[in-house]
Amino acid sequence: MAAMTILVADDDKEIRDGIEIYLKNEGYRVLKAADGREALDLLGKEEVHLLILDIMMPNMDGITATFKIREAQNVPIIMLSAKVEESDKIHGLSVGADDYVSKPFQPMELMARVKSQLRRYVQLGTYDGGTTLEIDGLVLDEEAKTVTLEGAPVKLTPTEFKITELLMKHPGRVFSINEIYERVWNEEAYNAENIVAVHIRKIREKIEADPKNPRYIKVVWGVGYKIEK
Amino acid sequence: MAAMTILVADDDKEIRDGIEIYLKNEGYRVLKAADGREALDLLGKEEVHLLILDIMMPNMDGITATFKIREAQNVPIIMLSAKVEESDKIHGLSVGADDYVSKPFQPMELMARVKSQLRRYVQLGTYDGGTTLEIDGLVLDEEAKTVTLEGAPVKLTPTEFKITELLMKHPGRVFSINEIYERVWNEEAYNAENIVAVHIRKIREKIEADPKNPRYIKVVWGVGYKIEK
DNA sequence: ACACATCTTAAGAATTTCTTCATATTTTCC
DNA sequence: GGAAAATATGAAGAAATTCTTAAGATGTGT
Repeated sequence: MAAMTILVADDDKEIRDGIEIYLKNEGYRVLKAADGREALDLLGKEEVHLLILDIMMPNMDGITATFKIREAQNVPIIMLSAKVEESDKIHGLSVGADDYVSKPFQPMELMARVKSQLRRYVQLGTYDGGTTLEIDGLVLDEEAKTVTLEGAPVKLTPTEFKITELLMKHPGRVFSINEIYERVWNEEAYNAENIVAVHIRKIREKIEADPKNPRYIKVVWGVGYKIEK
Repeated sequence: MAAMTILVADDDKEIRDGIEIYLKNEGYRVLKAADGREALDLLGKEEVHLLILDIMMPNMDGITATFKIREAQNVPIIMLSAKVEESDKIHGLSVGADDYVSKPFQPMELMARVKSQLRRYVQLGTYDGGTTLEIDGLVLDEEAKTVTLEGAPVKLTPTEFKITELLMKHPGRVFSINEIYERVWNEEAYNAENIVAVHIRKIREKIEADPKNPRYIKVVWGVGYKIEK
């Protein structure tokens, strides 16, 4: 397998360089960033297979960065933090990070976690490029963020777009309301029923000729919503 | 999504039961084992989606168990340990565990990690539960939550679907009424006879041409129900 | 600061599903 | 064949889930 690329983002240069040494030693290619903004920029230009993000960084902290990254990518993220508080761990994990290591850490522990995450990641293959999805006359362009129905443009709000995108990416699969909420909003679902229901209705108003008998977004009673294959 | 099953192995009964309460509260089905050997036995009989293994257990420790499990399965494993030593963490992770929590732990942290691992497991498709089951013209799609009979769609309610799913997942095996109740409702069976019988009847109405002489769901007098292989 | 679009919250209505109970039928065993 | 146990059925009220409407909150750009 070609060398995996790992992006290390930490404002402390010593830590960046230290981690780099260990990673290179394991045969990985390493990119470095001093803050979240830099990390995002690099991520746009290079193919990265795993990120190690410090939580506290100038410009953009690790949690915000994770949030942004998760909007587009599914790459494994390991968070670093000096804080030992549990609340941070939970926050990091629920925001979309895949693992969490608190400073100071044993380099070998970090290496073990990198391997663990990478093993997972590789097994699936890679992520999906932003193409267009089409289902029975409904076309969604992930790059242009547009939707057309039988050729006619449909104007969806960002949230509506994300929900539609999620459902169209997995046609036929049923998503529970909580799952929709967690994957679109990127946070714990709490009392999400109403919120999701309202958005579903708005989407239906826009893409369904007869919202009472929806052609695309169907409800599976007691389970969730889906778009037919 | 059908309830995920989590296997908790710890030699301390209090910890097992404590974790169980939190997990059930989140809607998971919970199996318990007092040592590694028991855990492996259960794993052979039941479908498990995630394991929480204590490192120090009689008969077979968590690390050995992880090693054995990894020979056959790729299910997420979270390790528990009273030791705080880094060496254990590394050992645990490199042996094949997916995450590590040291005792004493905050229950909420453990829950966050369970969710995180499970989300990953499901999302990466490592989880093969999204397939279809078929028995003699009766097809059940676990992802789409649909059932077809000789190609014609059959509309089942959530409870009916879960019962059918359970029986079809283990064709030929007889499930007692109590077992059906406990696995579908995820709670203690108390006076469950009637309720299960009513649902069985409704399912038969929908999938049996002649409910009097059922082709799929057969009763084993005095024992329970099964679907023929 | 203002106008505009979007998101969230709340509450009741509409719908679907679950449970209960009474009664009927079938099977087993003596 | 008859009694006891187990399962099957029908219908109605209870419960849960989703839908709808509308108003208030939040955010964005000018």
